[in-house]
Formats: sequence, structure tokens, C-alpha cells
Amino acid sequence: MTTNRDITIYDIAKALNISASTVSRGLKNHPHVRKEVKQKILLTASKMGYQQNKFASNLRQKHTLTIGVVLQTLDSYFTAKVISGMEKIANDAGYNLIISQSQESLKKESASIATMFNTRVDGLLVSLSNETRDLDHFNVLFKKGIPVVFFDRVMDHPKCKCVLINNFKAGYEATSHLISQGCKNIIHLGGSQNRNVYVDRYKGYKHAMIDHGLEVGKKSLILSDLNHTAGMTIAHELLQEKKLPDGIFAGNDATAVSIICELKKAGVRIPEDVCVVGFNDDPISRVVEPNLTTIHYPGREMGEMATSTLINTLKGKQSDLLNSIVLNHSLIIRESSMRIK
Amino acid sequence: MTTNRDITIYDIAKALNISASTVSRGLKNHPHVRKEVKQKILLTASKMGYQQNKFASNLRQKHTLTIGVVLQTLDSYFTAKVISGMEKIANDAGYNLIISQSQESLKKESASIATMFNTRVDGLLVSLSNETRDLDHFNVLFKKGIPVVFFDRVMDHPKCKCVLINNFKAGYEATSHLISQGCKNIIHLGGSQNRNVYVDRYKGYKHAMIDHGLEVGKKSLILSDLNHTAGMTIAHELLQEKKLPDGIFAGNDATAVSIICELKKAGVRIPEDVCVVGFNDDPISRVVEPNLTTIHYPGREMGEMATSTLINTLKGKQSDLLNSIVLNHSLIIRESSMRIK
DNA sequence: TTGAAAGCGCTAACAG
DNA sequence: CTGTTAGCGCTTTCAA
Repeated sequence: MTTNRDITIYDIAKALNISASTVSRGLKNHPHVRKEVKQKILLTASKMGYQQNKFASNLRQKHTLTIGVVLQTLDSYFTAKVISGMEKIANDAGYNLIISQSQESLKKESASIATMFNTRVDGLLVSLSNETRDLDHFNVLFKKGIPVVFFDRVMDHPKCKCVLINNFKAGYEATSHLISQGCKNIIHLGGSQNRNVYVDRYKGYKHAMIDHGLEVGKKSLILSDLNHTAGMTIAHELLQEKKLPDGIFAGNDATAVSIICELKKAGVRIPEDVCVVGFNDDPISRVVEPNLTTIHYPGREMGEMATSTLINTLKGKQSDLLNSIVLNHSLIIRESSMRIK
Repeated sequence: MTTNRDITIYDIAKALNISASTVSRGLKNHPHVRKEVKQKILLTASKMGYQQNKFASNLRQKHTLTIGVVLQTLDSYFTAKVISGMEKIANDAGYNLIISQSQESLKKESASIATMFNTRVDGLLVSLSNETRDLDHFNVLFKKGIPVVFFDRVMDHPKCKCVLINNFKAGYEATSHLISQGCKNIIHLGGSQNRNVYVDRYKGYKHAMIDHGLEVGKKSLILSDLNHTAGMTIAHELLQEKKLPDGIFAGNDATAVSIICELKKAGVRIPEDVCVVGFNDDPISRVVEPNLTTIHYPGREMGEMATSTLINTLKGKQSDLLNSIVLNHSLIIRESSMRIK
């Protein structure tokens, strides 16, 4: 009742008095099988409750229909959206996803890559950890020709394709918006400067400032882990200064929200005294008061695009000329930065 | 440079002038191999860059070291935490996770189960969709003896173990708290009554009301999908009535927060006019103003427990007598329900 | 303690 | 269009 042997192509071959190879062909719709035979095969297969043994098949075909995903952490709204998109595309194409978290540690990232390699994933979808400075730990994969697609936190590599947004432009727009609201003394809250996303957002900020004739002082960039705690600490530090900035462009929403809460507690008015802009369009941005102006950032689509790019590469349908896919972002203006109505 | 053939146990057998079976034994630390030989095998294996071919191994051994996860949706803070916990335990034990989303649809849930079955997962971790009324679609698994562990949204079945919290008690506590703050006309916002989590929370609410001599009117239970939109709709409906309830116990935080925002827009004071309690301790509960009183609910631990229970079952280390594991929750009291300081 | 050999279930080259 | 055959890489009896 428990482990009655699985039925194989031989069983159905015997039942039909044909050879196993014909069954194998029929099952995968090979052109060299008569229609009637194919029909019969399909029919008895389902009648007998046949299910293909993927291990035998993989053993022969040397591919696994498995895609590995390595990212910093699962427990954020953005990454959840990304995975959700990946899962959809992958499943539709018959691939399975296996997921691993680097927790922003290079060591864990390397370990995950190694595990994925050993599991013989067909390809990899990666968003780099904050600690990662080079791609040496990917060499095992590159040597074997296993394709890697980076998403969001990317790094240039001749063998890799990327899916991302234009962080420079987004940073530029966020900052320009603050300037348009009359802010002059704007600071930027940045993340790990190993990562394109944070480097580019900062660059965008800087260029916007310069283009509008504003000064970028020494203290204008504050680096942190960009989480709730970091936001609190930074808020307290700012409150120590003689003069508060009149605009804050934060590298993500968590930090922006945390700062808003702390400043409000200290009696600072948002946006009258300080305008704040975040990044990500997390659900909290719509709940904090005042609602947070932020950059919307298509997580699900990013996951979908990265996955279909990888799958196309796997199937040889992707041009090697493709370097990166840039998705559209948008500035969502809400009360936290609206001085002028 | 790309596809130089993988090295196999035969390669290392040849190199050492011993048989492949000995190598196989040595690699997995079989007792019937001389120590020195074992050493040599391990050494040359790593020197030659050997990696085991799991497909060949699985084909023989008939297990896959893969665990399937089926849940409603990935893009919520709670499920992200759960997955995060699962991923940790599974990886540590050498298992891989494959994940699929039911999107609250029975059809998709059934399809996921079927796919998982075909992928021959060793076991399954499942949180049931809102539409699911029975476990018929799990029969293929049960027949084959593939173990299933339910987490959070569970259903009783002689072959399945569950990991969950005491939703009845949590609902009872949440409601009692509202009563202790002077609320008398309390309503409950419930979810799908196919699901234990929502049924039990409602029961807890009802018992608390009755135990405190309060009436549970016909309109005291409002059923919905418990999302942002549902919260808005419900808020507007409530505002149409002549009299607002003085307490709301919502089945989750998203709905509670959405209601708070809408009521506030209409000039209702929280908690003076209406006290609100949510469920889940989502990040938004700490951002909404006033901060939301809610039930904290250990997602990561739930994922960890479910996974280790499954793995122990797989290894035959789990008593069949185990029925369910109940984790502790806690009531987090914040401003949204604090009338008495 | 080791080796020979069979076979897990499937695919594909080759022959017909 | 169909069948024969060999083998993917590993594990595991059985015999030595």
C-alpha cells in the first residue's frame, strides 16, 4: 500500500507490445512516431499512472531543470515580490527554483554558490551581497559554462547579463524633486559602496545637486546598513547638530521611515522643516505619516525578466550581445516631501 | 574549456588502482574500508575536484533530498520569515527547498502538489489556501507514503503533523484586552472560514465576549479577504451605520491598518472612539499612527520547526505519536488600543 | 576488507 | 517509423 513500485516506460511498452524507445519518443512528442501509436502511449501512460523519473532523465541528459537563486535575504517586501515573479516564470517553463540567502555576507554567498554548483543547477539568478567586491567565487560556474544572470545588485562581467533599474536616474530625480520643493541643504543616506545600487543612487544625488548649483558638503553622505536601527541612530546624530538638513534622500524606505518617526518625536515637522524621500515603495511608505515620497521599483517584473533571460540563455535563444535590461522606475510623490501643492 | 567531462568515481578508482565500489564506500565513510585507503580516496577525490552526481545517486537510492513548500503567497512579511527559517534548517541538513504559491486558489494548490509529486520531493511543507476544504488532492502523496507537515494553516489528518499557534487563545486574549480597555461593542474582522486560523480567532473572540457577559450580535463578524482593499471597504461600510463599534479585532494587520487610516480620515479618533487590534506583528503595525496593538507570531521559528519535524520524519526519527507542535504567541499592546495607561 | 557485476529508468545513436 | 543496444554515474548484493 505504501511503496508499490513506480511504473516505468518498460511497463507501458510491455502493455502495448512495443519497445521502450518508442514509448520514450511518444511521451515527448517526437516526430518519428505514428499518431495512433502516440495516442495509445499517452492513453495507457495516464491510465497506468506513469510519471517520468527525472533522475534517470537528468542522468542521461545532463541538465536538471533547476535554477538557483542567491540573494541577500528573503524577508523584505521587495525580495518577496522578486521571488514571486521568478517562481511564476520558472514554473511555467518547467523549471524549479532553489533559493539561498547570503545575509549580506560574502562567506555565505560563496557557500551558496558552491552548494548550487554541487546541486548542478542549470543556471543562477543572483543579487550580490553588500560585502562582495569581486566575482572570483563565481569562477567554478563560469569555467563550466553555467550561466548567471544578476538582478538588482549587479556587477559587470563579460559572461553575465543583468536586470536592473537606472539607479543613477532615480537618485537624480529624487534629489531634483527635493530641490524643486525648495530644499537646499540635502543629505543622502547611502548603503554599501560596493554595490551599484547605492553607488549609483549617490551619484545621481550628487549630480542633481551640482547641476542645480548646490553644494555637496563633506557631511552630505552618511553610510549605514540602511535598516530600522541605522535610521534611528542617524536621526539622533542629526538632532545633535546645530542645524538640521532641510532635505533627506534615503537609500531605502525602512531608513526613511525610521528617520521620520524619530524626527517627529523630537518635534521636527515633516515636510515643513525637513523633506524626506525614500526608495523602494514598500508598504510602510503608504502608512507612515506623512506618507513617504519614494521611488517605485518593479520587483515582480525584475524577477520575471531575470528568469526569462536566464531560461532563454539556457535554451540558446538569447543573444550573447545582450548586456543588461533596464526596467522603468517612477518617482511617487507623497506628503513627506510636498511643500508646494 | 567549457564542458570538460565531470570526473567520476571511476576516474579516481583508476588513479588509485582500486575498484569503483571501494571508492564509493570510502566516500561515504562505509565501515568496511581500511582507514588508509579511505584517506587516500578522500584526498585524491578532492585533488581531482570530484563532485558526486546526485542524479545517479538519487536514481539508485530513490530519494531526492528535496523538500517542497506550498503556501498562499510569498509576498508578505510573515511568509518571507517562514521561508527564511525553512531555508536555514533545510540547507543545514543538506536538503533543498522548492517553493510554489497557491495564490489562495485550490486549483493552483492541487497543481502545485502534482508538480511536487512529479519532481519526487521527499516531503512537503504546506500552508493551505483559503479555498481548500478537504485533503483529497493530497492522496497521491499519502498513498506513496510521502510525509506532509502543515504549518500555520493546517487541517487534521491522521498522517500529517502540524506546526501552528493557538489561534483560539490569541483571539481570546486580543478580545479580552479590548474589553479591559472598556470596549463593549466589539466586532471581529474574519477571513475564510475554511481555515483554522480564522475560525479559531473568531471562536476566541466569541468566547471572550461571552465570558465577559458581552453580546455577540449578528453583525459582529465581518468576513473578507483581509487585505488592504477589504479594509477600506469595511471602514466605509462601518461609517454608514448609525453607530460605530468601540472596538475592532481584525484577523490581520493589513486590514487593521487600512481601517485605521480610513477611520482617521473620517475624523474618528483611535483609540478614544474606537480601539483596534490586529494580528501578525507586521512591520506596518509599528509605523501606523497610533501604533497598532497586535499578536506577535513567530514566523521564522514556525518555518524552522516545520522543517525539522519533516526532516526528522524523513529520517524515521520522529515519533508517529506527534500530532502537532504549538508555538507561543504574544499580545503586543501599543497605542491603538490603549485607553487606560 | 575488497572487487565484479547488475541494474536504477531513461535517452539516443544506429540500424533496419 | 520502430527496435536494439549501450550507457549516463552510482550503489549494492554477492562472492571471494
